[in-house]
Amino acid sequence: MNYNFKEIEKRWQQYWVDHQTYKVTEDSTKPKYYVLDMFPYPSGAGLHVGHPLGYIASDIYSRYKRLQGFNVLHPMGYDAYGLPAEQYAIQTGQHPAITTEENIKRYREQLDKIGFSYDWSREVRTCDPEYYKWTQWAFIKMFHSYYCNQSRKAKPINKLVDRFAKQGTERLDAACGEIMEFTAAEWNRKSEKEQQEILMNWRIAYLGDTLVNWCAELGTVLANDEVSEGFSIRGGYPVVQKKMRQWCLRVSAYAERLLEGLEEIDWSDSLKETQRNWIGRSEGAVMHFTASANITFDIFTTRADTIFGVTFMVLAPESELTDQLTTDEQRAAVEEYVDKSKKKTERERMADKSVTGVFSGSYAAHPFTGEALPIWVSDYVLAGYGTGAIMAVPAHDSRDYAFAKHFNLPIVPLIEGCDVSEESFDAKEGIMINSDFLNGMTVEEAIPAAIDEVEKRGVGYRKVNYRLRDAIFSRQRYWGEPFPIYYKEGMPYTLPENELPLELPEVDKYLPTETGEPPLGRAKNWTTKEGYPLELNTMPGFAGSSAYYLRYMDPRNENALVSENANAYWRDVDLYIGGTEHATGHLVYSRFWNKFLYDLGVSCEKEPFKKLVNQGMIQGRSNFVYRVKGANTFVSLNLKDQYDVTPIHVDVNIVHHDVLDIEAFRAWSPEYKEAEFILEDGKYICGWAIEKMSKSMYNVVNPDDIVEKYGADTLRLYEMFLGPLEQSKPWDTNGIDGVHRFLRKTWNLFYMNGEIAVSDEEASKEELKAVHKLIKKVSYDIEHFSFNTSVSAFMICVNELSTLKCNKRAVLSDLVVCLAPFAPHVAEELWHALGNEDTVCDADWPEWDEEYLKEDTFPYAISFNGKSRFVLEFSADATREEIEKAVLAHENSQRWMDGKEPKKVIIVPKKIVNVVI
RNA sequence: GCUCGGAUGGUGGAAUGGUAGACACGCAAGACUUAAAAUCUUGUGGCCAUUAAGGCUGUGCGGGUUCAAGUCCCGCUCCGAGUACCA
Repeated sequence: MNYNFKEIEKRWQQYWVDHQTYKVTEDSTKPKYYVLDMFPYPSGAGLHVGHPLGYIASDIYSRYKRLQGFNVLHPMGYDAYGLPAEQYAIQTGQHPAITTEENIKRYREQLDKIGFSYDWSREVRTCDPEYYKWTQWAFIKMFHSYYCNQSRKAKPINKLVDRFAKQGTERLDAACGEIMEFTAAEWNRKSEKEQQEILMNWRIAYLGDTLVNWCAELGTVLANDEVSEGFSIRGGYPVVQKKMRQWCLRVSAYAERLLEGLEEIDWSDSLKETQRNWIGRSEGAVMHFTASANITFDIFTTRADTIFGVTFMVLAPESELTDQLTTDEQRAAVEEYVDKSKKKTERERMADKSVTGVFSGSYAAHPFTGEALPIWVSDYVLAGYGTGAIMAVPAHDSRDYAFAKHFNLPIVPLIEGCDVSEESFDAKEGIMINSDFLNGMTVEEAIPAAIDEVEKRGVGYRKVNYRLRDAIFSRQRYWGEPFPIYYKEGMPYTLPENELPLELPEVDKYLPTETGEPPLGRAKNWTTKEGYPLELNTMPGFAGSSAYYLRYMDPRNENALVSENANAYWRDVDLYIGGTEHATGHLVYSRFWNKFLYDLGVSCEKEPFKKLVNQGMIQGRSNFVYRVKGANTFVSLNLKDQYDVTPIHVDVNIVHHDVLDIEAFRAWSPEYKEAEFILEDGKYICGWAIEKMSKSMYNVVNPDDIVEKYGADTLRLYEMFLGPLEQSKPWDTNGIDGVHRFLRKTWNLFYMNGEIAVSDEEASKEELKAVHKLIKKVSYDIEHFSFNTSVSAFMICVNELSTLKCNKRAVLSDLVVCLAPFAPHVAEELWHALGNEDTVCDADWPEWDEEYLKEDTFPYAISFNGKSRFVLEFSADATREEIEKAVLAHENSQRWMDGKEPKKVIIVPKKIVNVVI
């Protein structure tokens, strides 16, 4: 029997389905292990060879853990709501549910061919009403919660209402939008509508007037992580700032806990750092300034020590203060400036580094000296960070410096010996001068001293500020979760929980209405039973992916997101594998969502993902042919310099080892039917380049084609063999033969002339050594996600066993079990060929015995002053003295020492002898 | 600008401070074959020597620590990723 991978893989995949091999249930007799992949968005293009990389790694790990006796939860599902399906629907009129369903089917077929050990009975889809019921449920909970800073957790909003009725806002410490103060009497006098409006300031899910990233081409707002450099990540359309009333999640309330949580999880340093930067904690002070018209405003600074160097103030153009503080004489100029900066897109603002600004006409009093400081307006100050206003210290901030130089404002240096004639001195070091009571202190001492004084004089307070903003949660789109919200007298109310899910209605078109309302405005009878209008926005992409890992624990539960039992058993994700692109989006929202559910007692762990591994991107490797200009002639790579040529992308599937299949090329496009070729050595050699894998570059490799040609086991091994998991690397099919050859060699250890030929004789020492070396190496490598080197270890082992002509059952049995996580189909087949009745999944991961790994003799590298010169063999039990004596007596040593006495001889247990001369 | 990675043969990549280049691709030579494919064997960093034995050199660049550095420290160059008027 030959290695017939097609037949084997088909048969075993069917067997696993028939026997529900990978179905898991809670089992208190076994330790749990939860391995999760970031579930895919099922796009129309299907999977390319880069997508399964992380899935293969997590599958290997899951299978390994199962063999070690863990009860492994390894589920898969689909992040099914998304823009591409909706845009396709707009173009074609096809319902996004239909295209999504088709794409999911295609994904599933592709995934099934690779032989993953998913428990498909737990599949979830974010667009399934039974699933998004719980997304809506969580939203309702957030609507009815506020965040208490004192107990550092979310609490029911009713408690806040009770408190307002009894004591107003007195001594309240809760996360809120703007600082509000009122008494119980004032609260009780307010109308229902007014009270509801006020509560928005504290709800965790709230309606807020915020500056949003508006993308006109997509017709919707976007979250910060959906925008990069002023363009939308999906589609690459320009994004502008706009003020709109939108649903928001008070993620900022959890900033400190999100930061602290990073300490206890096993993620890469770079990913943690990215999250820390995104949260952006900075310690400083808020200071009150009083402007000429008796208006007080606040600024935030991290450099309270530089208070005596303030020579002017700056407001953000979008800030409400700008309007209030502009004098009549300056109004025209300020309005013109504000208008101009509003029209700029985010992108233009960033590209334009020139200094602009306008004087507001007002002055603010210096809180210590009373000096009048001119108030300017400039777009280098952002409305969305801090208070939207700053105190400018040109001597010690480069942006303030540039502004001061441009508008000729005074610059007062505050640090001894610093030179501010050419540039500002931004470093936080040196001795303070020109600073009244701070003089003589170091900057380090002066910062807290200044804040203490500010607090003592009552002109401000200590404050920790975060860059992390609340998440904008409304999208003006069709294909997303509807909000479980209706409106009464213009105020939002939640639907009762027993009316969930609120299903997405049908619409005639997937476009905004004529009056500019979101697509749900087209839905008929989009009201409650009582006739109240329902919310027209839908939720963003990250809504459905924020708690899916919890749902997998108990996916068919109709009464809860997850039952207490299931959650108490599975707890959290032990290993999460996915791409870095979610570092500031999904992985922040998901952690926030989990912390909120933790406060509610729904999730029993503070952090959802204990360990996280980022797999690298697989890039495409494009091939080129070189067309002679003005002719239908193509010249081979190394001859192209002799001609005037244009490089043209050629489909990588008709190129093998950079040699073009000329007949396939002629058939590829009618244009090339009559093409002529200038060959070298009778071959046409193509050029190549590493580019993103995409259709337009003709470099997409479909895993189906690889499975067809080499089998799933080869694909799995080869994807791992390509290089370290976390590293980005180009796909290059060229090396795949070696891996395929390895599987055939493995097969040939079991079969002789088509017959199974396994011996029950006792294995020799060398045979045992070869396989125990493998067990040790592979165990270590899997634990460390070093799958590429474990594939090498298999090759070495099989080569050794072939050389030894080993066919001993004990040895082959261990080999098969080790191979099972990597190449499950062939492992199952061989496991049965060895006469086992159960599946290889039921086997135990073998343990290695150091006894077999011991060597009788060791080669010692003999070095002179660190340079290796020759190698000597010593027996394992040779003593230091024996080795030293033998080395020094050796004729080669005499040569290298050249008559000199050795100063010392260093013998390292790692088989190095270094003679210092 | 800041933060974090990375740089090793023709290629992908191995190396708890201890014989650099494992393993694989490719290439070359040979065996089998009428022939090709497949398979197997051998060789393969560079330079010098080759009748040998061997020698020199070598992990982006320049220094340092060490008996010993691809690995640790200091200073550069280049490449990649993330982030950015964050006060």
